[in-house]
Amino acid sequence: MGLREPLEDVATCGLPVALEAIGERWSFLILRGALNGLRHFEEFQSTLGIARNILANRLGRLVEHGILARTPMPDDRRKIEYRLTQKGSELCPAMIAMRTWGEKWGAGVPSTPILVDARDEQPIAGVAVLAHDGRALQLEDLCWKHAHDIRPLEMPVRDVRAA
Amino acid sequence: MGLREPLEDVATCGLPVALEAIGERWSFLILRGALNGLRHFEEFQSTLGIARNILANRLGRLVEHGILARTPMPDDRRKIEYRLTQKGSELCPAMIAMRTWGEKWGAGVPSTPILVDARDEQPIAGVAVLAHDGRALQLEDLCWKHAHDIRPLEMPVRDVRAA
DNA sequence: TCCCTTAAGTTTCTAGTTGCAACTTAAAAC
DNA sequence: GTTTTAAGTTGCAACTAGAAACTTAAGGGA
Repeated sequence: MGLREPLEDVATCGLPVALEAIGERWSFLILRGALNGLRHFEEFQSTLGIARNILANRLGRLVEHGILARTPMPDDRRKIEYRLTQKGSELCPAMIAMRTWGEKWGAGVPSTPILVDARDEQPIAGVAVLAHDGRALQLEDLCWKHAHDIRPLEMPVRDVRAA
Repeated sequence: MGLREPLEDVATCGLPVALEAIGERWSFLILRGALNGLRHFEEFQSTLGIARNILANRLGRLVEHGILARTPMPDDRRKIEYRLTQKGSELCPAMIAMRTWGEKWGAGVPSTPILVDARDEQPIAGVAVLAHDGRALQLEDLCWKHAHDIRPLEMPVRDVRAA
């Protein structure tokens, strides 16, 4: 809304795209609510304590971005169901990463409930960056590289760039 | 849908803590800049195109939260160096998760620079939630559990978030 | 030394955003 | 056909972001 400078223009990377979609105040918490089973306007409103106009605005925005799907319930047309789309669900790792960070560094946050592995009901270890072969990478194992400097791994190493 | 948290606990979690620290406009992009090697006020300002007063405010806030460290350079006391702390660096997975999502769902965003594994210089695969034994978990493998309902497996499993 | 430049902020003022509370609308219930 | 409920709107005060000019303090140079 309004004529704010679009965040996309600031840098070329996926982060501004993500922030454009969910970077506004409340959007993340609405998303978390959706992940935890909230489906209707009044549920979000009373659970999060968000103002109604802001909630309407954010829900609309998330729907516009394809993160939530908006469907009137067949049995009661007044009720609107907001559900996470696939696109929305895939924000889950980002959310868990933020939450995990907040739990670790926040002062005395009671981490209940805890996110556990459904198979053995043990707490998750956290969120990690994975290499192309599936290894978990530490921050020290990472570096930035410009796209044109990256050589495909499984291809014959041949420099096709002009000599 | 395995991932459903009891509604009464929606407000108590690390996510609001994280949002308090880095949920404001620009904070995430400043952090990304820091990760990409920006160190000084003018660098952030010219690279991001952020207004100076807002930048000053956000840098101050990030310093207050212990995410950035503020140090005047010894050789030129005018120059202030902003560096990620350990706490700040650990936001990296969250940032990468958001960025990866934005790259996947944004309209053909050419991300540069690209995050690569330092060992083989190949692009990372993405971000995943890890089980206590290091397996990467899918969203369907996750569920919520109250702390007091969790049985230690053999030895009490150390929670990395509390470490 | 005095003046010029640079780095990192402040200040000012305008425009846009958030939040509360009251109001509307449309579908269901009684 | 009046009331209730769900999902919004509207109006208005308080707050926050943004652009540009201004300040402060440290370095440099003649």
